[in-house]
Amino acid sequence: MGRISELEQVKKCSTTFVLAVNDTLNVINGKWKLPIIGSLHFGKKRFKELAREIPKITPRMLSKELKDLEANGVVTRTVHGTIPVTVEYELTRSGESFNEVLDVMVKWGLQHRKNSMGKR
Amino acid sequence: MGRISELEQVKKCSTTFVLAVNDTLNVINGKWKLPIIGSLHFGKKRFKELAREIPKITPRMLSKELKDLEANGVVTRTVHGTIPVTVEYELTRSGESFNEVLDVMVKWGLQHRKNSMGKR
DNA sequence: CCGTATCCGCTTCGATACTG
DNA sequence: CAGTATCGAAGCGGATACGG
Repeated sequence: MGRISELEQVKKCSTTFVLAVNDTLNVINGKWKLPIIGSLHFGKKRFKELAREIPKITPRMLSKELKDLEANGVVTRTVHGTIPVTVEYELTRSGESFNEVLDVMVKWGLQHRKNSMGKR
Repeated sequence: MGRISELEQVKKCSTTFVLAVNDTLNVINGKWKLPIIGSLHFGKKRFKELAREIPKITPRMLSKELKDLEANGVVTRTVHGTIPVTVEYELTRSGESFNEVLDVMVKWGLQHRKNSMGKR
């Protein structure tokens, strides 16, 4: 394999990785996405249920964040009856597997606290 | 173990985890922290070197983000000579181990793209 | 070389009130 | 019930210029 194609390989790899990380960051972005995902991890929820379970969130924010998450393929939105309307939100498979990311974040955070013991 | 202490256990656990996740999020926050960490992963760097390697970053932002990272115990800052002043930034042990988090983020992002194939 | 200071636009988010 | 509309405060981040 020549030098140029090695470089091309590296470049391709880098941009792919950057894109992948960005996808992950998009799921994390904003104040409320993690709480929402956490809440949905216990099963599908209605709009109002989420609003009740997540302290201090306003309908405006809940609506916006749910739209983002849906656009990012992390939750699905299904409309049910008509009187009155009920809507259910549920994690996709990707959404469910997101706890793997969270686990590692928790793990790093805990280890980091140990490392920083007594240093500040 | 009674019900109340179980609840207390869960609560304690939750808040600890939330704190740990927040620590991790603080390392990710802002436009430039990940690029900086990525750059420092190849070894210690001077201020100007970082500025050169990270496209489009301004001194203001580089300075601010480095301060944040230092305050969070992810990088160390050491001042050297005097004529002219040189400053070196280096990852702490926590900073080095942060690639474990990044790896999982890449992994989830890639898997997520596979899952979303043809669905949008 | 290594930053800091100032100004300023843009986005984010909360509060509140309102619609289908 | 499930959202939307509007307003305003706060803060992030860019551009530029200057200080130790």
